Amino acid sequence: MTQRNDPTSGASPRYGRRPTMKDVAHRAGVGLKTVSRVVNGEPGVLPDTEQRVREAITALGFRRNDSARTLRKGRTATVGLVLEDLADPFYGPLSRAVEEAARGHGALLLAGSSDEDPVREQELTLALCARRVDGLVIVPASDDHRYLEPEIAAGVATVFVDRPAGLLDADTVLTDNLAGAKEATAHLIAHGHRRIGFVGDQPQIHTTTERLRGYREAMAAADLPVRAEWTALGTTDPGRVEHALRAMLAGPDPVTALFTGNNRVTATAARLLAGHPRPTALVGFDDLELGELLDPPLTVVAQDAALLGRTAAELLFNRLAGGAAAPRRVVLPAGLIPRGSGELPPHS
Amino acid sequence: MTQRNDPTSGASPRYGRRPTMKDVAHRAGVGLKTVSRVVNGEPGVLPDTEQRVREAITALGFRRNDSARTLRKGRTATVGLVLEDLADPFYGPLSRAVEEAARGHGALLLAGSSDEDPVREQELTLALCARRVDGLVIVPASDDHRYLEPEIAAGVATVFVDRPAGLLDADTVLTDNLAGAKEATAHLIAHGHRRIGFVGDQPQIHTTTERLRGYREAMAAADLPVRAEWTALGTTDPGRVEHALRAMLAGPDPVTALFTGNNRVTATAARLLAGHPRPTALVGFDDLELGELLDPPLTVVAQDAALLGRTAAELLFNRLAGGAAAPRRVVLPAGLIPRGSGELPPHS
DNA sequence: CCTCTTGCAGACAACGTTGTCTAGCCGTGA
DNA sequence: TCACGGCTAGACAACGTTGTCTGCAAGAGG
Repeated sequence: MTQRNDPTSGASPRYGRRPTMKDVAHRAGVGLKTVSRVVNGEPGVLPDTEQRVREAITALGFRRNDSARTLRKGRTATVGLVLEDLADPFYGPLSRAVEEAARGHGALLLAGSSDEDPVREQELTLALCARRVDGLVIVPASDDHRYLEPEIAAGVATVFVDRPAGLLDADTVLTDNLAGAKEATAHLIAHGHRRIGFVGDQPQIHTTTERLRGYREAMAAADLPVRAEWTALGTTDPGRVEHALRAMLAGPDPVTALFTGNNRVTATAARLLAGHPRPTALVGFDDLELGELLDPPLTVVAQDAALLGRTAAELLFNRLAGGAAAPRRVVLPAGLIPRGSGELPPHS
Repeated sequence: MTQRNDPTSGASPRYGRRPTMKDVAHRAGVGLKTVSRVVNGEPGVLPDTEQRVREAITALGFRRNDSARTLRKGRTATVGLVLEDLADPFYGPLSRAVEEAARGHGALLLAGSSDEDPVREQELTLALCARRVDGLVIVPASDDHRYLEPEIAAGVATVFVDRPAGLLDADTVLTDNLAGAKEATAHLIAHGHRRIGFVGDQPQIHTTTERLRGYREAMAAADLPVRAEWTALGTTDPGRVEHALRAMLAGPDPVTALFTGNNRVTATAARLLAGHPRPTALVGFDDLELGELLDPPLTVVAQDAALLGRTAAELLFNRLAGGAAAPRRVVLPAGLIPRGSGELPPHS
């Protein structure tokens, strides 16, 4: 005896099979379409009839199957979100902002982490497309997004956040990483530092290279050389970062200040410097909770992750509503928040 | 001229209408079912037929519509996640753990925030049910989940995390908040404190009351009275928390130590105490990033949010696979991490 | 030569909903 | 009395996929 076709159970709700509009219609003694009308609040149903239908609905525990609805209507009221890591606190406010915007438009959020892996990004994104999300918000991990062309052509509103799309012209929301990194580096220079290290995330990440460029330009603008051993890029694995930091802080000519390229690196650097004998100035990209309570208080270049998400969602829903304008690119500012850790004087 | 039925465009891909298996079949000169077989890697297709189908697929930019598939198969390969706030760093690792488990089973994650609002929780959860998620992971905000009975009866695997379900017997994963809170309070008592304040989240939240209970029991076990003005429950809004804290720290008989009931409250307390003239001991429930770098280093009762999520997902997929065993309840430990802020001696 | 088996492929219904179209009923006005 | 319009309600097809069943051709065995 299968669960789904138990002939003994009649019209009452059977375990494992959900009641459908047909069941409700049968029980209420009305037509299928009338149930649909009641469920969707459409006019043209007498109060009486509606009452009977509602009773049948609650009696059976009916709930509309939105998969079927979706199939029929062509819109899923779902937004896909692809980012690096759901667990990274930086993306929390971003996700939440996208979620809020989605909710405002009656949509839900399908989210996933790429783990900075291009293959995983593509698999995930295409899985979202297969589910026919109405729109996509992507923090890209790959540098070639041509695989999305058919999807975009088919009407999937797509917005890239935090990093630009690769080989594709699409709506994009970025932070001004270059300016932020320049400001951070200039801040350290202004406080007398000449040997400044930069420890960043992996080099294929756009934000990493922009921040590195900002660092380099600020150094160049102050006529300061940048030695090869002063820059280290790689994963944000604490072990890797610690190793890189120790290398810069050791030797006869150690750096006297550090500019760290994202929140993970900054956290590791703060931990290491706290136990380091020589006071070393530090400016981080991205703010950290409680950063202002460290000793010295942490100076950072802060971006507004929630605003990033909100703006992306705005572009997305604009596109869904408006049609096919030219892709837009929005650049949001990042601002230095001087708190002290960037103002330590260079040690000899 | 409508977009969807443009008669001039024939079988080539039209903007806004996605190619279907039918289109692919037509173009490849095969039957519909053959395309289905190729797409799903089913056997029984000759290599060159398959080749023709694959060519048609790439030429048209076909991607299977999983909504339709879902409708036909009855499983959506989707897990719903309802929590308090996607932006709260506490839930980041939890979400990620659920996502990972889902991915391991080929499922995606539909996530949303309840904002601690029972109505919103219910709306969100039922919206997920309408989309026919295979399972639900819920951090409940309400105390009555009977509205989920029909869903669970219909086969939606449901797991409650961090807090128990209300008026419903279901799989649950909890932290041992009582023991954790006792340990925290006892730690403060052991370091000489007699007037200890508890500042917690809203009183309708299970974790809040359990932690409050732990605090009370530890105080009672040490024969210490608990004055009404030493406990304050409410939203985690920093203004509210600061107000409550100031009240406890003022007056002729201020508390000499604080036990804060969750990460948000602890962060606010740490900020306030940093600027407070009188050193005051602090133990927080939930760890905070960089807490070990504060001055004094932050002592906390830590729970493993990722483990919470992983365990919940495990229960969920067990239930999906296994069938209808009795609901299970798993309680995970919370452990004190003494770092210093709980060892400050009481000031007179 | 006929039958049987095997492998490939298509026709068709079904999943649960919504849009369109039509039928019946009532009351109104010529 | 008849035609007509407005209102309620149902029949039916369609959304895009998959499961079942059947058909055809080629090869094996008698």
